[in-house]
Formats: sequence, C-alpha cells, structure tokens
Amino acid sequence: MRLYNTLSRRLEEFVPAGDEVRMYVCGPNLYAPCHLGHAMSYIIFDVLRRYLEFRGYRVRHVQNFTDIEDNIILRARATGRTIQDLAEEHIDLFFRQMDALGIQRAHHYPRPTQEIDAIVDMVRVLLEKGYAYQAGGDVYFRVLSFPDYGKLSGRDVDSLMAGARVDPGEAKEHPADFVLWKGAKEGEPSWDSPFGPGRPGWHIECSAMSLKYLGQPLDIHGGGQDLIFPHHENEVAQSEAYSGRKPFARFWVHHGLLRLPDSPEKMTRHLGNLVPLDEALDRFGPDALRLFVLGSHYRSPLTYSEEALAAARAGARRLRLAATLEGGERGPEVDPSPYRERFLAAMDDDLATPQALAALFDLAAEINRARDEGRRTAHAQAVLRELAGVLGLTLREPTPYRADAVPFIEMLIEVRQELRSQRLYALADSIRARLLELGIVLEDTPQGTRWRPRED
RNA sequence: GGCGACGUAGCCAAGGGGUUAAGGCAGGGGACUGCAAAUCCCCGAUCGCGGGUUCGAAUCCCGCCGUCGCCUCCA
Repeated sequence: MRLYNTLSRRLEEFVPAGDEVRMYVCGPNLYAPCHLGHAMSYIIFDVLRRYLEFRGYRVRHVQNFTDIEDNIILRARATGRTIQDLAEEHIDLFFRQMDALGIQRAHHYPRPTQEIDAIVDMVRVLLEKGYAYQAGGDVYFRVLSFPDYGKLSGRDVDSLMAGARVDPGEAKEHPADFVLWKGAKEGEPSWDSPFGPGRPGWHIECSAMSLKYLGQPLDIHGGGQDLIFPHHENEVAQSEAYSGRKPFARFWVHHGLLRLPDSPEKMTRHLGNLVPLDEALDRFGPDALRLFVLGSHYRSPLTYSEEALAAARAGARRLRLAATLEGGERGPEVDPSPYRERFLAAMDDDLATPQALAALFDLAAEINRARDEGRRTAHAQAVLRELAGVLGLTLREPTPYRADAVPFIEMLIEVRQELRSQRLYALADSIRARLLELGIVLEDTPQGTRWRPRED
C-alpha cells in the first residue's frame, strides 16, 4: 500500500523492514480523561493496523502512557493524590473507552515511571557521546551536535531562533536544546541517576521505550500533527544520536486534528474546548464515532458538530440494516467483488477511508435493491460485514435496551397485529406511537412486524 | 516573523489538468404501505476572489481574502 511519510513529504510504498510491522503510536498523558480528539487518533491507528493485518502483515503495536509530566504532577498536587493513583484511574478509564470503541489493544503499553533504567541508560550514552550536557541539575540534548536536526519537521535551527522561548534562568547552551532529564525539585517525584536525582523529560520516554520494545528501525511511528515538532523531531535526534544509525523510524504517520466549529482551534484539554469521549460514546455509539472520523481523510483536519455525528449515526444504521436484514431466496445473487475491489484500492491509497466507505455504501444500496427484489444477499452481506470489520465497525445496534422488556414488546406487537387484522388502525397506531415514545421503533413488513431500539 | 495546511452543494466530506465533480446526512417528488417506518427510483454544486499557463483548470502558477496547525503542554 501507499502511505504518506511525513519524513519525505511524499507517498511511499509501504513494506516493513522485517517480517512484522513494528508500529509505535504516541499515547495520552494521564492527567485527565480522553476527549473525542484522542478517539480520532486511536481510531485512525486502529484502522491502519487492522488494514495491515488484513493485508497479511503481522503487526507489533506499542503505545505509551505518559505517567510522569508537568500536568500530572500539577494535577496530583491540586487533588492531593499521588501520580500513580491518578495514572491508574486514567488507564482504567482509557481501556474502558477504547474497548467500547473497538480499538484493538496494543501489545505493550509502557510507562516511563516503569522504564527509568532504559531512559537513564539512553541519557547516559548521549552524555558519553557528547550529544548531551549537564547544566543546572538538568541534562539537555545539544541540538547543534546533531546536523540532521529539523529533518522531520522541515525546520532549521536558525529559523527556530526567531520564535524560541528562552526562560530566564535556563542553563541551556542553545535555545533549541531540550531537556532529557529534569533535576529533582522539591515536592516532585524523582529517581536516582548517575547525573543526579530527577525525572525524565517528555521526549525521551518515547525513544527509550520504542527502542526497547520494538527496536530500530521502527516501521511506523505515529501521532497527531501537533506532535511533529518538537516531540517527534526531538525523538529522531536523540534516538539516531544514541544508536548512531538512521532512520529511527522509516515511516512517520501524522493525522490532522479535531476542532470545534465555534472554537476553531484544535480540541485540547488545557483549552477546555472539548467533547468528552464518554459523553460522545453514550450518545452516538462506537460505529457512529468511527464513521464520523473515517468519513474524512486522516491527514485532513476534522470539524466536530452535533449534526455531523448525528449524520454518522444515521449512516451507521443504514450500513447495519443492509448487512443484517434477511434477503430472499431467488437468484441472481449480488456480486460484491467490484465493491470489494474499490474498497481495497481506496485503502491501498494512503488509507483513503472516505472512498472506502463510499464503496461500502454503494454495496449496501445494491444489497437493498436485491432484497427488495427477493434475491439472495447472504454472500454480499458477509463481504459487507468483513470490509466494515476492517474499519472496525461492529454493525451492531448501539442503543442498549432491557432484555426483560422484550417479552412485553413482543406481546404488544401481537396485540397490535390483532387490532390491525380487525382494521382497528387508530388503536394499532397509538401502540406504535407509544412504543416509539418509549424508545422502540416498529416496522411493518410483508414478513411481519419487526422492532429495534430508537437511536437519537 | 519562520515553517506547514485548508477554503468543493443546507451540513459533513472525496476528487485534484479532459470523468455525468464520490459517498453520507438533511430536504423535495414518486413507488411500496391501511398509515408510518425501512427500502427503492428521481432531483441539487462549476469547486473562496482576481489574474496567468494550457487546445482544455475545481485540479498547475502568482496575488489577494478568510481559517487552522506548529514554533510552549498537546492525539
């Protein structure tokens, strides 16, 4: 498949270096619950992984949790809790939400507080090789010692000077230098190291942990476009300086960011302009969220709106009904292969999910036509479910209903059927209307009345 | 100031030198239905503005306007 590589700024043919795809995805900081933007990120990488696996690759998937960082320390202090406590709570929540979204779990979820040795070792080597220096209790990466600095984000060190912020009191040699190890401060967690007590800087964790769990080169390193600089640029520099080999990662995959229409900046937790993920999941269900995200190309920015999510929910229902309603007995059966080919061609082209979805919707329409004509649809429906599964769609009803209500619903349907056969339509209609108010949709078909939970 | 994107029907969103400019949602008309629902059929855009290149541009170039991302924590 062709995949856009931020490093080369071009589409390239993707083939893993070894016999499995080594994929590292930047995970969340654990100081607050996830929002819809995080869901977007993990849905996209989930689809990338699912498609690679569908294409026959074995994928080894690692995602970090950032459990030591300024925000967590501040949050823990403000709430009187430990950072471990805070981290555990958000990890639990993260897994519940990701499971609800149908995100396949990564093989490892390393956390910097549990990988201090690897991080310290990496800093030590960088110091030994002269790529890093100690100053004021901290250890910094010496950007000028790494000539390739800027190759990922397309910046040069000189142009960085213009906008660089230099905090008074910082002991950096150069404003673009970044911290590898932060010297211990009063009231902050710290670990012993050959360069004094302290804690890891932000960027170093991803380098140390990805190299430990996957090894160089990574085939794919991914995250949001907001991570290209400085986070990923710094990872490249410190990793390649450490190993003396390049590339650190062969493909860099970055997705566009989610934003709100009336607050067009990207959704982010510290701005508070967010849609909490648990709320979105409750209201729309996992398939609608996926359809919303995948209806736009992953590298484009995506604008959130209630209307767009409601539209995605309606689209999910359309696909679900096409995949699940029973077809007839007659031939000729629908041939799904042209739709399947379109789907694969789209996915092969830099994960063109909007076009892949278009193929699925067209297949759904074809199935519906065939069903209307009393033709067999089972095979085409199986293909529809298979391809939807590559996108992680469940095609299941998202709205829960109480199982113990089912006998009563069915009894009401029987009574209503009797009323209809006696042409007492006013009563029959009022039962249907009442059930709708209670959240149950009735549909009368030649094969009888069927029901489903109302979605809204 | 530097670097990078985006602007396509009411809404979301593909495409990216010659195609009837995908698909979804919403809306209108029709079929089916006792009525609905579901489904099917039909209906809508010349692509931010102004120049230019070309036989031909939504697609390339230049300028302008608007919006966003990064340069600081960030999916």
